[in-house]
Amino acid sequence: MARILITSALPYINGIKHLGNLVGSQLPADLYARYMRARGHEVLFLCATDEHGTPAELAAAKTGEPVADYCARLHAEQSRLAEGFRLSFDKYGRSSSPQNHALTQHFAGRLWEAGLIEERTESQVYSNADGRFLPDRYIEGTCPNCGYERARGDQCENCTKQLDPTDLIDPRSAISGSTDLEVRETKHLYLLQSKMRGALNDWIDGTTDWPILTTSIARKWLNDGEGLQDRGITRDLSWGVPVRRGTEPWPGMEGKVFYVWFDAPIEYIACAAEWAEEQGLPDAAWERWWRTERGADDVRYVQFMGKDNVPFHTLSFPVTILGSGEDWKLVDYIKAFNYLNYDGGQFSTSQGRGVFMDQALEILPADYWRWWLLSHAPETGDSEFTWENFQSSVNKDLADVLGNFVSRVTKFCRSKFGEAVPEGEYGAAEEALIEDLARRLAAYQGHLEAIEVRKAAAELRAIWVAGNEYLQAAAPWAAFKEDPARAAATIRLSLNLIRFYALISRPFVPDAADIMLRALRAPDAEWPEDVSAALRALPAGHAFDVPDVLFRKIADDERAEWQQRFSGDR
RNA sequence: GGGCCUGUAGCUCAAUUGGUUAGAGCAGAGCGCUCAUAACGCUUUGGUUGGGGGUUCGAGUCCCUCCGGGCCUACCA
Repeated sequence: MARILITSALPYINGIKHLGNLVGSQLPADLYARYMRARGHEVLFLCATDEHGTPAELAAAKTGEPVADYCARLHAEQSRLAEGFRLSFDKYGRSSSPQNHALTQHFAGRLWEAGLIEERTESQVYSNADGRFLPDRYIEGTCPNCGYERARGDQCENCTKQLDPTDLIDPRSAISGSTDLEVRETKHLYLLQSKMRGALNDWIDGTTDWPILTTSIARKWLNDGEGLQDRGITRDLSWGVPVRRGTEPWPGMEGKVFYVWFDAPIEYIACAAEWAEEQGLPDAAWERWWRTERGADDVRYVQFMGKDNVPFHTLSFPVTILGSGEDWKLVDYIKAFNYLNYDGGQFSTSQGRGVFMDQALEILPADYWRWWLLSHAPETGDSEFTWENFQSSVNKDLADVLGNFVSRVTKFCRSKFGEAVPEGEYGAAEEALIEDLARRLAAYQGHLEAIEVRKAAAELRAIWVAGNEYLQAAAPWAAFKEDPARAAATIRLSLNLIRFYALISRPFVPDAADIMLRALRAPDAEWPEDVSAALRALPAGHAFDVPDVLFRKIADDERAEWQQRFSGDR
């Protein structure tokens, strides 16, 4: 039995996430966590809301709430939706937790002692009307290059030229529109990532099986231009982790907080501490996952994220971990995903374009979305959600291939043999099927272990299809007339097959799997290590219930209505 | 501008890393079955692998070039 630490990228707090966010990290991470648990491994699966930064402050200001209240409310909302999608986190934490405050300050202190943090004084734009420093992209003005009037301080969207905020003509605050701006000096801490460049390079070069998407992004940042740049890790904000050196004050940094990208990955660790506290466990319980000298050397740590998060997970966070000089666990495998597009364009939070997590669950149960999203996960390139594709996948894969199999078998049995598993000896057809399933199961397991999500889904579907092929060839409805014993054997195997399907499908469609197991009155849910034994688990005479329709079909007019409803302006 | 990824059947995707005749699912066509959610099974149509050039005994795969799509480019997270 192995120990596997799994983290999903932290969703940002300012609103409800769309299906693209979901499929980019949390959902595949859940698939992997569920599978690994099912195989008997010890899993700690963590996620949390990422709550600091300017956007959170602005979102709170917009609703008129104190930012702490706003974050608490949205954390509760995201938690509820995570449960709705059956995301099986051991802990869904918060980057604003006391544990993360302490740990973030601890790392900063260690990095300072190691000479990896430097104080730098720089000039930034301050807005008197807003009473705050403005990040570059929150300053708007006329582009000196092309004359576009709504250019942002970091880049002009019109001519794509990169800008400095002081380049802008007639600059104004993007928050209030105020032109009462001034350039002020302010002191910030920089993480000297450049000093760790060699170590990071070696580390990345030492990985052999990481996705190209992950390593190519890391290499680009390591080698682009003058190489890896140092990064400012503090901000002039009120909401965040106050800057301290461990437990000591940091002279000259009063009133400043750590940059959200410094404290967010540290929350992966702090979240484990939150988990331990919630479980009433001592610190040793989480440290054995994170401190290599306390057991974490045996842990395999896998991170899931969208491609936009890769630089922070391959570079900044490892600098924090390695630079601390302490024995923290470093990630073993990074699975990165591309983007999911929506019906010919991008999902857009601001325009309300696409389907958001809350809306998805209002329309259909979690399993429908889980299946479609996972079987179309954007692994090799960006992928696209269309309603036609969603409808056809759900109707065909879930309703026809899997759901209908359960119906036809249980209903046939009820009408011919009653609601209990019939007697019957397995013959050549059954043995051939078992052999085929064993081969396919091995392939399915291989794909899941390699986190090849789409390939795993395709193989699972093929396993469902194999049941229909077998049943069609065995034709118990015909055999029943001349050779009822043969028909009984076919049905006995088919009922066992439903149980088998429930067990192996559970990581993808947990609710349907539970319904199937409940209907079969088969509460034990051990992974079918031995296919032949698994298909004999339900003995003759074992009573079962005919379940309701497992998956309903999506009708054309519904699909058309949803297509219209989610086209924009939520 | 620079870098990376990508382009394969009407649609969504594969192709053991250069090796027989490029494969699946959906959609389409035909046949079978009647247990089942008008479900299932079998057979089948469909491709100059974006265009052009090159390397090689052999290219979807490697190189060059052009065209299209996407992402990143470090103070949004």
